Amino acid sequence: MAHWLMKSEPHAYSWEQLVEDGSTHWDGVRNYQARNLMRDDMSVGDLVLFYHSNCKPPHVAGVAKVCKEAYPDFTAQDPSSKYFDPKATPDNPRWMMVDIEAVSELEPITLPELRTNPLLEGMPLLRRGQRLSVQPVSERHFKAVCLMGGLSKLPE
DNA sequence: GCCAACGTTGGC
DNA sequence: GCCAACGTTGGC
Repeated sequence: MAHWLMKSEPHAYSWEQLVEDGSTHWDGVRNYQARNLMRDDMSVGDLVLFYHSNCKPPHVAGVAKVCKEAYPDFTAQDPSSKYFDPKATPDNPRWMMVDIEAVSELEPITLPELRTNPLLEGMPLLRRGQRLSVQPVSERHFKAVCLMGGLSKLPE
């Protein structure tokens, strides 16, 4: 099983919203590297750190789980969507999404706090200029973040 | 609001 | 295929 981190701006879609919804389509990813990770490497049951970006301070807000493997992101073919991509067609949907569900709330762990934990050295999120909205996380790093957020053991 | 660090586009 | 121009992300 793999582990991941997925970013969302809380005003666009927040952890609280995911808890309320139970699960959601992770639509709007328009970066090939992130798409390929979702399409090729994500499996149902993988755990996800839900990260709030572009807010003060940025933080990890909870743990989610992949509950549906990658399938075409239909918003790319919807002209009324802000994620519309004229190059996406039924034959070549171009963009993919997964579904995730809320698993466990965490005490928010801020980016500065993450940076102070020596166990997280080398975590991609902490690299300068890291913009990828879907990132792999090692199991070791994943566990360390969960501990910081008050989880004594990893969710099933 | 600034700007570094990208990724994408398109002329050539 | 190169690369300059441009757009976006996201921390600060």
